[in-house]
Amino acid sequence: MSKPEGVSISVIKRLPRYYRFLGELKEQGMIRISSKDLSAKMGFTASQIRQDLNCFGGFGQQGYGYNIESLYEEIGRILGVDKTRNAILIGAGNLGRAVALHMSFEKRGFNIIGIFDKNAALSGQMIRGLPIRHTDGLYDFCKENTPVVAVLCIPSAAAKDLTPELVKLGIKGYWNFSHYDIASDFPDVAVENVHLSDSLMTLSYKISNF
Amino acid sequence: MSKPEGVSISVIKRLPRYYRFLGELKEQGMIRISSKDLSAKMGFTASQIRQDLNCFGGFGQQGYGYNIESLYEEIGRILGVDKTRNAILIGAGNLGRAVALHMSFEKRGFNIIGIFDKNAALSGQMIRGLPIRHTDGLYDFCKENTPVVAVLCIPSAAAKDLTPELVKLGIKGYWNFSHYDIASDFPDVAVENVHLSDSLMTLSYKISNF
DNA sequence: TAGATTGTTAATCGATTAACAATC
DNA sequence: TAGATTGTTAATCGATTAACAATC
Repeated sequence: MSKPEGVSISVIKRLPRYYRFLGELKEQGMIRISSKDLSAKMGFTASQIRQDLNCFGGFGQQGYGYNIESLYEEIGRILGVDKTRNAILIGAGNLGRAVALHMSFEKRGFNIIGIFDKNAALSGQMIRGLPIRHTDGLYDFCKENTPVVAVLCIPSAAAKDLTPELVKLGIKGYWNFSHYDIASDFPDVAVENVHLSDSLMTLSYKISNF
Repeated sequence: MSKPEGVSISVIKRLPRYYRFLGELKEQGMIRISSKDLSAKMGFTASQIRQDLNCFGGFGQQGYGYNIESLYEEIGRILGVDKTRNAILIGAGNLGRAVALHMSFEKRGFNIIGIFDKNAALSGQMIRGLPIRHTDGLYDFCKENTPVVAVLCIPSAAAKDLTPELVKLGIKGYWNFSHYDIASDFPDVAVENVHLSDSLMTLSYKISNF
């Protein structure tokens, strides 16, 4: 029930939100919910909720609604957050540090096993219980530990330089905070971009025009 | 030419990308570009580029294309990054610090004038040349300095508690890193959400299914 | 059984792409 | 002028919403 060939990116982007709301409802001890009630809480239409969920399977029951706990589990499985994938983080500047310290990687299916920075002065410093390693050691580290995900908290130019090597080393997923467009050079890896400055400019627009 | 009643959010979200690419082309010393050539570089269709730009005005010239410098300026104006809006940052944890230090607020129309945290132990510590202030001083600070934007690097619960006061104090724009849904409680302010954990889960999905 | 609510098909709406006349 | 390329209208495509029969 989670082999979804043609699920659109619009649907996928809503899944984390479902997961989050269902998690909260579960915490609150609720057992079941209808698409109608969920729509009121989440701000999607009931129709959209049913459509979205039915991309992956019939998780509900007529006349009853959805069981919160099992739907939560299902969506977690669809998202893959029940897996554990080894990941490395590259760039231990302000952003890299914050991402390393702030994100609950484990809750989302990731396990940070190495942190790298090209600034040798940082080498050995500890973040999150892990030593910062120099990027020179990346090759050996990957050969030994076979991480499959990289979190890129480095500038575009560095990302562009490094990515071909990372791809060669078998890194299949990229959480990319740079503006380097990985996907267009390497169409076969999974990329999720976080463009904070784009988001800030979008806010600027909204303030100007709303 | 930048009074756009019905420009869709899809178009708006692409503007920062145009701005970024045009900035690079300008740096490279290029003078003009056609929608066709720009489409090759950016990965949008030429048609979409022309449609998007024409939401705001006719910036091109038949038979010639677009002047890069002036289009860059125009889009900057549309985005409002030529303005300077006073902003406060709330939450000086890992994320707040990184955002304060990492983002070029000035280049995007913002000026950070105050940093706040409810943890009194941090008070007085300097970030970016600004002292961390205790949130108790928020009211007086806002009355005196009238910031119009808040960057929220605090947990949902804190955001939910604080936002009504911020709205009352005249804050009109919110760069929201929390999961608290400001827009549904306060439909009249501008909100741009950054949901990093949603993004990470989307990556998880992509890795599982691409 | 009757009421509720799903899963799913059909209708609508919006966004993207294609086409082309206008014009530099 | 001829060639290039826009601005804009029309066609297509995809996503959202509405409707309803199936069924718990």
